Amino acid sequence: MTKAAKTTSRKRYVERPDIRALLLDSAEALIREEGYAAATARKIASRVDLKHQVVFYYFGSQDELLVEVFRRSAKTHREALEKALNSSKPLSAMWNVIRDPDVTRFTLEFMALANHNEAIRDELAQNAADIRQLETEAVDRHLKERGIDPRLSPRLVSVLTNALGRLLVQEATLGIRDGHDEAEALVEGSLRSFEAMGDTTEGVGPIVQAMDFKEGDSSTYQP
Amino acid sequence: MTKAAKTTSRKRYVERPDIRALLLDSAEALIREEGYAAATARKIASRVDLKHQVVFYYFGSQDELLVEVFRRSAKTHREALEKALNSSKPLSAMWNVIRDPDVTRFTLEFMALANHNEAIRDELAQNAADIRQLETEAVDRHLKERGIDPRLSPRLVSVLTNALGRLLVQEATLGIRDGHDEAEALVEGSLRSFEAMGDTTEGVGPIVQAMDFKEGDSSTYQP
DNA sequence: GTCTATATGGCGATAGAC
DNA sequence: GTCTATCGCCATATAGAC
Repeated sequence: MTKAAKTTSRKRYVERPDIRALLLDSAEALIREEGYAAATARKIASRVDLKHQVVFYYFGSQDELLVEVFRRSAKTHREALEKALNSSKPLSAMWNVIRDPDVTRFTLEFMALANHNEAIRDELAQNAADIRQLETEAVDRHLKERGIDPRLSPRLVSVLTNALGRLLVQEATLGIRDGHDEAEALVEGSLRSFEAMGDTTEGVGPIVQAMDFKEGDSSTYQP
Repeated sequence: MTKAAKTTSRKRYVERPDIRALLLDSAEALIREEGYAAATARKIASRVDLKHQVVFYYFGSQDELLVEVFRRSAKTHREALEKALNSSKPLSAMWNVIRDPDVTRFTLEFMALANHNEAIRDELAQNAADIRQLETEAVDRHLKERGIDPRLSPRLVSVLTNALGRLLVQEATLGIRDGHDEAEALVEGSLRSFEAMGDTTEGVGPIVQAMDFKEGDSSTYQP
């Protein structure tokens, strides 16, 4: 926009701020709405009123485009996670980020792709390892700041919350909520007590506490 | 084969036992090897030396074929799970079934499909609810037989083990094992003590025990 | 940097012969 | 029950005009 103002009005088409970004937006939206198989050059381009050849001009090939879509969204997601982990309630905030249904569904598309595409797989692997480390360090920092020596390692907190968060979102997408209330109460109780720790409950892992079910709603199950 | 022996040898092609099953096999193999997008009528048929039109003859459409592939594999998987749950060590056996990498990867293809295909989504939902109930009842039965009043509900055991199992397999597919040893020790310790219960440790949930880390390897983490 | 034109090939699906 | 033939469509990708 600022750029267009600088140029003369001779051009037939208004100069667009960043076609590359628009194409990435378009591809991302298509993947979210219809799955990765729908992200064809023709559909991507037509969403921004261009011909499909521009996709090859900007990205060279379909695979490279997909990798860039993932990279960009992974970066955005990482930033959101970092912000959450630096907030006053890092664990609850992390849990909320993990349970974002859009993120989980979007990631699922790329996990399916990764099963059969090496470039995507490498990208996902690097990202997953990075996220794990980021979360582990944040949880560890949180514990050290409060002088807590946990029995449940920070790394395990990352593994457990991510595993549960993903399953809950994926099942909710299917319309299933069986056992979800219990699972959410478990994690949320754990994380809350984790954050409130440092006074009377030092040395006890958060999930251990939750396992004692102070929330007291797990005895009401009926199989 | 036995059937072919019964007929005269007038036929140009040997009569095959069950073309429908062969086509399902072929489709399933393609999905495992190259992903659901590769399961086209032409590729499916050519694997069994037929023309792609037979697929439409047998299944009517691509979607119906995919649904049938899922149904058949879900049935097989359910049977394996039932057998595990009726074994002498139901929880360890269940854990092994859950962590089968082939099953998890195969299911992932259909989860990605389910995001954008209602018929597949309904099928997965029904199956997931069915499996959850089966596991919940089996764990509950196991507990009742031993007179244990657990704090961790059977349903939650199903949710937790499935969540963790899937994440571990999916990450292992990416080549990541960060925190996996701890997570495996946690679950396996829990399930083992669950199964060995009934003597001195009644009334305490299995994961609660594991959280106490009798295995004693969680204090060695370094973030 | 975006277009038209074109090459090449795979796709789902149907019609009708045998 | 499987084939040949065909329809109409969409795919990735490249060449070259403007």
